[in-house]
Amino acid sequence: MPRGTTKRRPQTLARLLEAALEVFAESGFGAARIEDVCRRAGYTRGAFYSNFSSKEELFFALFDAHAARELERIAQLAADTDDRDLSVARIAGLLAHIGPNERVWFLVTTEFTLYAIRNPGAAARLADHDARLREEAAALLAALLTRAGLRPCGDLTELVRAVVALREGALGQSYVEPDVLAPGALAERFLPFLVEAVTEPLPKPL
Amino acid sequence: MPRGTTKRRPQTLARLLEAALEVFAESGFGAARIEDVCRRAGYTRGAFYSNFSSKEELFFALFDAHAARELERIAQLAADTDDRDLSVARIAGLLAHIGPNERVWFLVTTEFTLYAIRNPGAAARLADHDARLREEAAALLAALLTRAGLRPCGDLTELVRAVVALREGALGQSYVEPDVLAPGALAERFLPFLVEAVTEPLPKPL
DNA sequence: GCAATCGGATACATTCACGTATCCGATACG
DNA sequence: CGTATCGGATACGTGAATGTATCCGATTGC
Repeated sequence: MPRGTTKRRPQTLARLLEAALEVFAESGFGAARIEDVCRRAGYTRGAFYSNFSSKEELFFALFDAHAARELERIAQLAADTDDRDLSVARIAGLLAHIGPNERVWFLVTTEFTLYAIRNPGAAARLADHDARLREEAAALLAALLTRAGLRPCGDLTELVRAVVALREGALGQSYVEPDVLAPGALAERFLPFLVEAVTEPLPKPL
Repeated sequence: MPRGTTKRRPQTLARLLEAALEVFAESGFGAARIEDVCRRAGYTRGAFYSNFSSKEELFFALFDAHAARELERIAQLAADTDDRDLSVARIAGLLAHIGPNERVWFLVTTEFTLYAIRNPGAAARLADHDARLREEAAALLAALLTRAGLRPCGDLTELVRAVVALREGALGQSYVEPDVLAPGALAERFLPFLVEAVTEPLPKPL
């Protein structure tokens, strides 16, 4: 039935999302104005309301996009790491690694977390998303560990929780004091102990 | 020179601060409206502008008050813990402990952190405040460790940074999934390894 | 090619929070 | 006691962001 056009739709949507990420990172969700997002994307509010019904929905869309990319990143990480000389330190190093865009995502996801804590509905959605990420990460981690000749004892998703917690907490401190604490430093220093805590040497292969 | 009244001033200020804490926790700094704070405190906006010049200043006042209380809490903790049977596990337990009001403070301080990351001025202030807290905490921790027959090797403030990071990160996860992850659980499980990582048995006393 | 419909722009009315300016009551000081 | 000043309330003007309703152009299917 739709006889009109549908071609430029995806691009408009993509540009709006991209712009929203930047604006949210700069001003925060609460302070961000819809028109700023539109202006940065090169559209007007009309375009926005044609694609989203509210700022909140935009936030969710942005978040889902991030989830997808994050999962992809993890998979990519697993693929790239065919290394033979894997060690706890090396694995911890991988976990501690902070990309250049991390700052923007940190700002947005942290704010979303706060939002979720206050809104049960959003919390459920966030919890689902995080659980998927954790499982994916745990699987990757298990593979890496066994490849390194270590056997995980206990629940790995628990470890992942701790890793994420340490990473995020440390990132906050780093971004507050950029020239005092490098983004990956704390994690790099302390993650090895956490990893070691939940592993034991692999029994010799039969 | 002031011939007028100055008596109820402190109470008004205190009530405004108290109300602001609640409102900020509920709505977030960005979304919080000044009038909400005033209404909750039982005043009008006139009272607010008589005591503060902006919402931001109110935020700082609130934050400083929190800093004072937090330092006091740490000192109190040190005083209360005359325990003889101190162990790494016990010390970690102390560090991992989450009070009942922690949720509110978590929401407010986390949001303030985001705000600070975006505003260099606020970041400097926050950094100072945190540094003081860390030093205080490190001193306390050093005392506890030696009492427990352990010797800290390396920088204790680094450890404190990690402890704080893990605590905060874990708190976020807990508050998103209240009935999946208890507030102190992650920290209680993993903090011992961090503490142990930077200590060594005390050499026998001469 | 024609017409119908979709995407997005424009224009508008509304709401709302902000900051200020002014006013009233109360109190400390002479 | 009276008066000057302070604390806070009330009232107002202003700016700005929101959401909606309408309009124009472009495209696609027939």
